[in-house]
Amino acid sequence: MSLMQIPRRVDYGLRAIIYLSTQDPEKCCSITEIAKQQNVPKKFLEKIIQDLMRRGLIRSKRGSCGGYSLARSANEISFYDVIEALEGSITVNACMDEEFSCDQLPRCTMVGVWSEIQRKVTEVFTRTTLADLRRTPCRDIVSASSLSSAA
Amino acid sequence: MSLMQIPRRVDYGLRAIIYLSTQDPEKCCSITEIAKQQNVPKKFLEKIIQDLMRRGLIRSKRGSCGGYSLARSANEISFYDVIEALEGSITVNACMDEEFSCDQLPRCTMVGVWSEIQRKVTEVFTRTTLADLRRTPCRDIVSASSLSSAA
DNA sequence: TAGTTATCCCACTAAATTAGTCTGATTTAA
DNA sequence: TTAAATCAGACTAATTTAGTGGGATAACTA
Repeated sequence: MSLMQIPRRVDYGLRAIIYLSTQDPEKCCSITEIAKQQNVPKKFLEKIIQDLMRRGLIRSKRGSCGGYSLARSANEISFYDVIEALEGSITVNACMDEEFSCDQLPRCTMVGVWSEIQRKVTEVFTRTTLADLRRTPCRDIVSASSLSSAA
Repeated sequence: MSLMQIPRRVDYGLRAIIYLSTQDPEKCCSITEIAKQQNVPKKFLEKIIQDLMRRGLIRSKRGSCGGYSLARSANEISFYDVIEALEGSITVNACMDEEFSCDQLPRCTMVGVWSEIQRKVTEVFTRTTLADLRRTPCRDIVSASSLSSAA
């Protein structure tokens, strides 16, 4: 009963990297710290952060007093970077995927709609960086629950 | 490896109702006919169409020579109507849902991004009707596979 | 009124995805 | 050398999605 929802993995990953963006860039934050602060299962977060590491968004320091910090500055990391690192590309409908492409093409009339959606979503995610969030903590919080009824 | 994808249910439902919109409004199309034409599992489609019925988007005629037709004209049925009938409201992140609302509010900095996405997606879906599809069979088919790499 | 073709209804199974855990090795500061 | 951390990968559990099966009901036709 809720469509097009991003997986929890992505939510957790974003929370974590946003948390890091609010800390001193030199400071290393441990999994334990991030998990506690952001209220996320520790071992699950560990795996998520590994994916962000492999994509070069986060860097780590091992051993005692180790932890994680951003690999580049907050205005150089977009939502899209994080989402794509964790889940791959955005594909509104399976037929938009190169590999599977729609069995109804070229007859399928929906593809224009899917591509329009995909373009808009991708635009917002690539435009929004972690730095933007620091400037505007709560863009328009009121509209959150009233959106479904909006035209 | 594909984010924010609409479920197959919705794709099937849209295909079916779009198919109906291309037929004579007086004609009744059977499940068998629609399933065959649109290449969708018959029994599965049956259930999907029932949901569209309950929401008043489609009407049926029982018995021999029975079948389905649109309950109102094609320009009065939007993508949003169909999607919402099948899956409920669009909720990009769980925290956007009224019932569950984010445990991090008002601190959560992401809610503005989610609401922006949700607003844009909802706008396209409510604006697009079945009649629009008939006019423009393939809006911009070329961009379908090149989108993921677009900025 | 019998037979055929269809919708209607609900329970059920199977497959796939998502979420989360467990175990243990490796690295490093104190 | 010990404690605190990352790193790696297999594993399990829960949830969601996709799809089936069987049978009642309705309407048209002969």
